[in-house]
Amino acid sequence: MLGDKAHGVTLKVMEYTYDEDLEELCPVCGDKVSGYHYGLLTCESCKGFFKRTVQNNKRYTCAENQECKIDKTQRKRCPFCRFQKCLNVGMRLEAVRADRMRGGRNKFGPMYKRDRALKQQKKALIRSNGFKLESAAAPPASPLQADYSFTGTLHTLPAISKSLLPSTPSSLTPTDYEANLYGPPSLGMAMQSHVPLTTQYQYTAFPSRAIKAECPDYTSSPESLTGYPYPDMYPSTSPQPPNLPPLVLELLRCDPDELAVQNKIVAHLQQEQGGRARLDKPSTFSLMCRMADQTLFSIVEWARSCIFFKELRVSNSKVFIARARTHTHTDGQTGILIYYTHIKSIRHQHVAPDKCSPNVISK
DNA sequence: CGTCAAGGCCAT
DNA sequence: ATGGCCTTGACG
Repeated sequence: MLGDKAHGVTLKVMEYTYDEDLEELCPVCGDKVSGYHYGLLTCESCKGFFKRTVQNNKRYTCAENQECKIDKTQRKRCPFCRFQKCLNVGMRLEAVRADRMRGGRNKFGPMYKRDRALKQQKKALIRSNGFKLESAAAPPASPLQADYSFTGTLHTLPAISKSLLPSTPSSLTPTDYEANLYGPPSLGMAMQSHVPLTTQYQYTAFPSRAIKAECPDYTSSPESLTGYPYPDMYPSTSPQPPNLPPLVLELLRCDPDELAVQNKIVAHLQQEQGGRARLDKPSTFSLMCRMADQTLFSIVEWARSCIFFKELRVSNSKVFIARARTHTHTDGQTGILIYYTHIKSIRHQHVAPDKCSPNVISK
């Protein structure tokens, strides 16, 4: 069970240290990763677990409250919650092959490659600047990777109701995955969907997209994948990273993992659509708004993990979050773009430290 | 031909 | 059922 039952606005974060982050831990259980598996870096055991679950169409039930804590020592205790977490962190059902063909490469290859390159550049940048957390005076427990379990996030964003989550892993057949093999790998592609949403797939919300090309969008810019632009802080042309000031490095370090954020947004959208689709058929505009919602959540998470946010007066922070919530959840379709733009500007101002002021957020 | 992310095998 | 190790095979 997740112990954090606080009603406050605190983000639940993994207790990763900086070095552990460099070593890469499985986002599901925290074990050592063995490579990219089904969409992201995971450990060998979670890879196998995910494969078995999907291939064999396994159904699990949770003996507790469907919010069991999943870590290396307890991951075997509740397969239901483990699989939920697999999905929540962004493991892709579509990457499990219906035909069980071995070897080769799938459409995720370019995504893995790009993610690896981003990680390496980020690492090199930070290392070359001698930015080591353990040597700094500041406490080393700075949150680096958000816990992407929705049970954690729900404390922060209660309007993302748990009812949107599937109550039980069901309707999983290789055929279903196959049908969705070319589903939306990015928000950009998701927005192209003209197909009426159905409830064929519990976990895949954008069924029947018949894109047979080998996923051209993976070569597109990060913006199309995450819904908001990442500042181009890692110029690939210069092998020697620029000598960035510590402030920028701190921001860099707080920058969320792109692939994880992307997978999280997509997974959440898919789950939400899977739950809603049987009730209605959302319009394209509605879909866009929901994607904007998810993007906003990610930006808010980022903003709140940012060092500047922690310096804000509490009242200002609360106002900011309250506004974001209000506009996202009760009036999302009209207010979301305003706040999205607003927060985007905050993000950019943070990246330019000379322009940064805590007042920006509280405006 | 090396890489590496798929699926498979099998001891536990 | 789990998870560590092996085999496969498209891709660069």
